[in-house]
Amino acid sequence: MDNIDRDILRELQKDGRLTIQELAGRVGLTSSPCMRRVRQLEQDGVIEGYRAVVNPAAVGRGFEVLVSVERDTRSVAEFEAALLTIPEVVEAYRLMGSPGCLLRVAVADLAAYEKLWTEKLTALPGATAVNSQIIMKPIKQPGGLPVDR
Amino acid sequence: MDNIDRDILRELQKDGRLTIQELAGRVGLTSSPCMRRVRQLEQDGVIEGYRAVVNPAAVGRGFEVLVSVERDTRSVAEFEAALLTIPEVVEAYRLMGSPGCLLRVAVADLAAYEKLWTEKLTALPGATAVNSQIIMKPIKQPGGLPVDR
DNA sequence: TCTGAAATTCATTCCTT
DNA sequence: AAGGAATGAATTTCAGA
Repeated sequence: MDNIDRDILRELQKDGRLTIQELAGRVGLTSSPCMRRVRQLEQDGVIEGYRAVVNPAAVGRGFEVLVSVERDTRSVAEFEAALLTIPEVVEAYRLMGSPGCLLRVAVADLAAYEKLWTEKLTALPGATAVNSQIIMKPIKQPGGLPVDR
Repeated sequence: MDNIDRDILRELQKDGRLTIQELAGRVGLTSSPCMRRVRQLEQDGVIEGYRAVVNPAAVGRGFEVLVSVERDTRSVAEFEAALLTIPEVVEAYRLMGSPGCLLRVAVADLAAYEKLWTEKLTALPGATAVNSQIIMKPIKQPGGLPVDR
């Protein structure tokens, strides 16, 4: 991977629907080599995919909560499999040390969160503590990774 | 916004580079009304943008850390502005209660993190405590919001 | 690996229902 | 609002440097 590839990654992280021609212009190539590079990056798994970024409030997911979950050491796989089945859990990390796990949850409002907490989160297999932190405001949105030249 | 719009959002979150024709087929429309809807969703800010999802390890950002930062109540704006200038901070939230703020940081390795911690994170204006948690493994990646029909 | 041109597919507009 | 046809762009392939 050379600097042009990194330029491509930077541009496509900013706008994933750039046309190959426009992208080619920005990185100083014509469209055929540019397309070959993009396809190669996709094939190599450097570009994992493309997605539309949706406004949470516009789809009734304007209330976001960070949830730290402490759990016993048995049934890690079962615990994580359970997480994957809860669509409101939009992001989840296994951590070293405690808490063992951190989730980002997106729901409509506090009432919806209360329901999720009661019915799903506290019922996670092996969970011993569930601690919720309301997100007041996203300061920086998930998405682009910095790509150094 | 009706069910077709929600279908469109669901599909474009899975694959942001779908052609209008392919998308139209999946949601049961022909391409002209489908394109009108997509443009409308973009204009209304429901679709905030499109981006390529890049493999962190492939661009030297395979070491990720969750950082909770406690800070004094002065200079909130200054603190958050400082966060925006640190490219390694790929995600940041202002929280209610403590910790006041949570960051996700992406760097190459532990040594790079140690340097960032020393030079940038502990130097954040108003920060009174910086607590780091290494991410062992992402269980669920950030990206798609659930869109109910 | 790039360029440039040719063939194909797609996006977009306009008009009708 | 949606469908269908027409046009202009973009993607994609391929031969040659």
